[in-house]
Amino acid sequence: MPEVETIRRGLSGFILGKKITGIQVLCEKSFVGEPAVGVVCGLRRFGKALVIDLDCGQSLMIHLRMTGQLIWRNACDNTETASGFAGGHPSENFVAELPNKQTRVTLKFEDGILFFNDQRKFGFIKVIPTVNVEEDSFISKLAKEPWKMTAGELFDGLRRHKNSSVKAVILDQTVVSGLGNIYADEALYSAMIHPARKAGSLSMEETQKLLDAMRSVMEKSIEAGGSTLQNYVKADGTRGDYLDLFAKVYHRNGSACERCGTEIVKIKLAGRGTHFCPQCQKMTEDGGRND
DNA sequence: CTAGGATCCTGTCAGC
DNA sequence: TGCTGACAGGATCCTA
Repeated sequence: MPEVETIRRGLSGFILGKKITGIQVLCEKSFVGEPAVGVVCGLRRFGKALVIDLDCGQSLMIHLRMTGQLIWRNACDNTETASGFAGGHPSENFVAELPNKQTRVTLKFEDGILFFNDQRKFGFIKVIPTVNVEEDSFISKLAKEPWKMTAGELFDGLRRHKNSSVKAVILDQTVVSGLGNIYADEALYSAMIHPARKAGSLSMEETQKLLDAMRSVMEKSIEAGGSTLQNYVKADGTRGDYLDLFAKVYHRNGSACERCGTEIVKIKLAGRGTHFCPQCQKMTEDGGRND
C-alpha cells in the first residue's frame, strides 16, 4: 500500500489533467474490459488498488499484486529535459529501455508514456465505469485502513478468525486493508507480537499496540517514498534496496535484532515467508516461554 | 461460516 | 552444464 500511495502522489504530477491518447494491450490477461481514453481527472487509492478516473466516465483500476510496476517516461528523449517516475516492485525495469518483455500495457499520453510492467502477470488494469468503482468485487470487500479503524474493530476482526495466526489475519484485506507481507512482519515486530500467535489470543491492549504499529510502519514507508526510482541511491552510486531504510526484520534473517541482538529468523507462515525476532516477539502476552 | 492449501505466471537461485 | 525444487512485496478459488 505505501508503494501504491507513493505512485498515486508521484504520478499525479505527470498525468493529472493530461489526456490518454491511446492504450496498447500487449498481454490480454493483464487488461480487463475495453480500452477507454480521456483526460485524467483524478487519482484515487483503495487499499492497494490505484484508480485513475477519466473525464469520459470510465476509470482504470490498477492492481500491481506481487510484481507490477508503473513507469512514466516523458516523450522527450533529450536527456537534459527527460524526466521519469517509477514505482511498484523494484527491478531493473525502472531504468531499462521500454517497452520490454515484461511490459503488459502502455498508456500513451501526448507528452509521455506510462508503462505497466508485470513479470508474473498477477496484476491487471481493469476498466470500470467511474460510478461503479466502489462496487467492484475487490474494492467493495475492503476493510478500513489502520488510520480509520478503531482497536475495537480490529479486535473484532481478529476474533472472527481466532484460530488463524495473527499474521494471516492482518494480511486479510477484508479485516484490515493495506498491509502486505512486508508491513505485516514489520508491524508485528514493532508491536512485539509473535506472528504465529492465534489471532483470538491477543488482548485489547495488544490489539491497540498492533494497530499503532501498523500505522507508524506504513507512515514511515510512505515518507521514505516506497520503492520509487529517485529515492535511494547508495553512496557508491549503486541503487540500494529501499527496505534498508526502515525494515527491521523483513529480509533481515541472519542479522541481529536491533532491540536485543538475537538473530532474526525466517519461517513459513500462512504460505508466506515470515521474519521475526524469536526473543522479543512472544507467543504469550506476558512474555512467558517462547517456542 | 472458517481454515488451509492450491493456483495463477515468470524468473532466479541453491543444490546436485 | 543442465535439471529440479523452492521461493517470490497478492488475492482468489476450492475443499474439508
